[in-house]
Formats: sequence, structure tokens, C-alpha cells
Amino acid sequence: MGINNLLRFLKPYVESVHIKKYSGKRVGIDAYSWLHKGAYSCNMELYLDMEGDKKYQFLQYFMHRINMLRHYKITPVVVFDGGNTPCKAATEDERHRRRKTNRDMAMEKLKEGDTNGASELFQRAVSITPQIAHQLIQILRSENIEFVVAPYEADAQLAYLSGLETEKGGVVAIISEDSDLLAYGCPSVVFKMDRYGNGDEIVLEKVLNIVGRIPSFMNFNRELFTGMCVLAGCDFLPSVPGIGITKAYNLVAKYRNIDRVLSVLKFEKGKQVPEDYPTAFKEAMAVFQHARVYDAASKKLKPLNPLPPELLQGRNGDLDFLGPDLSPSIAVAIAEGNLDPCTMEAFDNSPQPGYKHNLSFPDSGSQLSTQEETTESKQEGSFAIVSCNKTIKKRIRGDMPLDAMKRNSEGKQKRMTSEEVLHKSETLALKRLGFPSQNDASVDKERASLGFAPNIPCNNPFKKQKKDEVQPNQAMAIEEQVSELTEIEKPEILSATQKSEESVDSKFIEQKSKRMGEKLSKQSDCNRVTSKKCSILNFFSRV
DNA sequence: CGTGTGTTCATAT
DNA sequence: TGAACACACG
Repeated sequence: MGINNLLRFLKPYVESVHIKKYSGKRVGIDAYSWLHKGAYSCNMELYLDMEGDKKYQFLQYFMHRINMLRHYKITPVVVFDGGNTPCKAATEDERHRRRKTNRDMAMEKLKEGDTNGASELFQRAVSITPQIAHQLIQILRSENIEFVVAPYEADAQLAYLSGLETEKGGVVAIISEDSDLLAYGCPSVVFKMDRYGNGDEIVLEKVLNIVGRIPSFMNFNRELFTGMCVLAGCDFLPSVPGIGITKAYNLVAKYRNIDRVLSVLKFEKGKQVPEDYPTAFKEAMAVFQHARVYDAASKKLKPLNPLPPELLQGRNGDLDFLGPDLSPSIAVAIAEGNLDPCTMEAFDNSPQPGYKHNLSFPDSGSQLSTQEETTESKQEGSFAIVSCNKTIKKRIRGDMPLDAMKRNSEGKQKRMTSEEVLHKSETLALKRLGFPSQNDASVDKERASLGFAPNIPCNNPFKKQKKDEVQPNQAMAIEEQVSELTEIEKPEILSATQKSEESVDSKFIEQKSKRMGEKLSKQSDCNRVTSKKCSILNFFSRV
């Protein structure tokens, strides 16, 4: 997923940071990355739609992190993936087959009574469906967490938000696992953030401007950087056989012009370069530069960056390779989480009575403290619980979103009132899941929800060593310890030295020879997929 | 020797 | 799905 080996290549530019550095700021969240991780623990349950609280563990995982951010006074803006970009359609299809295979095998194991084996296979079939995302969306709504569903790539949407002023809904950084964000030009991305808020940050401006670090991008601009990414192999286009991030870098650094690089590539690799590679290359570039994003201000789709006239003229204005343009009404419905971007079916927020009892989460050790009960009453009127219900969909015509939404909202209101009785128990359930109320400003409460409560044992071995640390807040103390840990683990970052051009290679190799060797396999079988997207069929065949 | 490719293992709880 | 490791290719 993402750009092959890009993060390793950029290792010298990684800085260990704690997310609290963005306290008071708005930060974009790539929803997929957390949903995917969170789903590991309850994959089988999700697939089989099993009854029980385990099915909702992914929500707990996600909200735990959201609450951690709120603890540090960060305003999270959660961004979901929308439909697939055409370049990706084929790979998504392939991905589907894989998942299906795993799922089928898992079902076999299950029939044999091998639950563990089945569970393992289900984990290989993790896929975040629009329904799963929508469950989360409903919780975010109830918790007043800002979110947006991108028309296509969440990455592009995040890049767009990164370029906006804070007052206009912009974010100052992004939390994700996807290196694509750098190709899209996101200024600041925090990768691999753990549950305490420690992560690896890459700041694009630093990558492009820092003098003397190796590899050096001083002669690169954004476009060349993105070009390097595409050359190395990305989700939209497999790289030419034999070309990885290192060679891509060297080519771009040497010729500093994409067209020349393509010519040289053709000359050197001959038939290895597909006939339509240059065309496909430019389309991939165009996606990274001009992908369609949702503009909340105008409530319309617009290109990530302004379209250059060449792009329009060269194709007679046909930009469907970016994904079809969507009418404003559809774009809004998708962005606000009312329309499934893959199937164009409306989501229904109505609670499903048959699933109600799932929400009681007869979880063992969780008993409500008086504090929690207080919180609960504060939350009165909140519809948090609804999010735990299975969502159903009403099939509608893609061109009738407003009608569909209307029906939905009607149904929602009616049912909600009729189920109001259940709110209490359901809110209770959420409490048990560990979702503190947004209104709850109690630090202790927050800390408890973060697992920082003083009486909760922390398995961080550094905790004890730092006993002498000032502890106005134990959470802070722990988090700082963890920060130190990660810094210690990455001494090589600090020791980057300046060398001549030639040594760019050797230096990198030195540093990475051990860690190179990723799964470029995706590339070879044209299977670079991003399990990300809700794959479903070809969204575009409908259009 | 440098790079890309293929395999394995842990993933969260 | 990503990270780390061993191997093969040019």
C-alpha cells in the first residue's frame, strides 16, 4: 500500500514526535488505518455478524484514540475513503478474490470446528466495508467529532484539508499509515502513532529543503517528488520491473524532468516498459496532483490543485480517470456520511431492533461507577448508541440522493423516538466500551479512559525508572517516557552525515540493506491494492 | 555489490 | 498489511 518503500527511504527525515505537539490544533485522521487495526481483534465477529460485544471492539479501539487526542486538546477531523479511483479498479477486483478465498477457507475451518484457525484466516480477509465505516460515523456524529467522507481517496481529501486555513476547516497535520499522503503533498504526516500518541513524523518541507541530509531532495520540487513516488510504484500504477524507490530517486535526481526520465526508462528497459506506461504515468501523476476532493465551503467537488489547461485540452476535458464528477447533491450526501460512496445506496441510521441486545455488552469486569452514571445522564439525548446498530440500506437511484436522504432522516427520527427507552441501556453500553462523554471534562475520567488511571498497571517498563519524574499528570509522565524510548531507539536519525553524491546510494544502502525487501510482489502481479477502499464492484460501471 | 523479489511472522486484545 | 530477513538477478 502506498508508495513502495518510501517510508524506509525517508527514514533520515523521520522525527519521533508526540502528538501533543499539536495541542490546540486541528489534525486530520485517516480513518481507514485505525479501522483496519481495530478490526483485527474482531474480524471473525464482523464477518459472521456474530452477536456480542466483541463485534464492536474496533469502535472502542478507534474511540480510544480519538479520546486520547481530545485529552491533549487536539481537534480530530476524521476522513473516510469514498469510491475507488478508476486506476485502482482492477486491483480492487483482485483483492476481492483474495479476501473471498480467505473467507471461504475460514468458513471451512469453522465447519470443522477449528475456531482458531478460522479466526486466523478471517484476519487475512480484513476488509473495512462502508457499513463498518458507517457504524463509526454514527458514533462520531453523536460525539460531535468532525468527519468527512472523501468522494474518492481519503488521502487526497486529507491533502486538501492540509492546504486549508484552520478557519476554513484545514488541519495542520495528518495521522495515517499511508505513505501516499506524501505523494499527495501533505506537509506534515505522523505515521505509526501508538495509543499513547507517539509517532514518526515526516515534514515534507524538511524533506525537500534540508541541506546535507542523505538522500537529498534539494533539487526536487513537489512534482519531481511525486514523480519519484509514481516511478517507485504506487497504488495507481505498478513500477517498471526492476525499478524501486532507489532507482526512481536516482533517475529523478539525475534528469530532474519527468519526461526525460520516461524517455531514458524506455531506452534502458525497452520492452519491459509497457506501451502505455507514459500515459498511465501521467494519469497517476494527475491523481496525486488533481484528485477530486470535497470542498465543504462550496459543497461541491473540486480538484485537489487547480487543473492546468494542458490537462483539460489534452483529453478533451475528459477527466473521468480521476473518477467521475459527482453532482453537488450526491457529493454532499457522500461527504456527510448519508450515502454509501461505493454502492450509492443511502445509509439508514435507524436502529435495528434485532440488534439492540448486542448493545448491552454483558462485559464482565465493567461496572458503572457513580462517576460514569453522572456522565451518562449528561449524555442524555445523545444518540451515541445508534451507532452500534447494524445499518441497513435502502436502495435508491444514484440520481435521487435527496429523496433517499429524506426518507432516511424521517425513518431515523421516528425510530429513534420509539427506541428512546433503550437509550439509557445503550449509552451504558458505550460507557462500558470506554467512551467517555465529550462533555466530560474530568481529567481523571479521561485518564481512566486512556488507561492511565493510577491504579491501572502500565506494562511500560520505563514507568518505574522514571519514578522521580515530576508527576502533575501521570499520563504525561508515561507519555514522555515513551517518547524518550522511541528516540533512543532511533539514534541513526541523528547521525546522518554529509557525503558526496555517490555516497547517497551507499549511505542509504548501508542504512537500509537490512530492511529493504518489502513486498513488491504486489507489483509484479499487478495486485498492489490498497485494501483500503471499500472495494465493491466497479463503481464506475454504474455511471 | 546493489536492488528488487519472495517468504515469514506479528498484527489487537 | 507491514516489517524483517534471505535470496536471486544483473
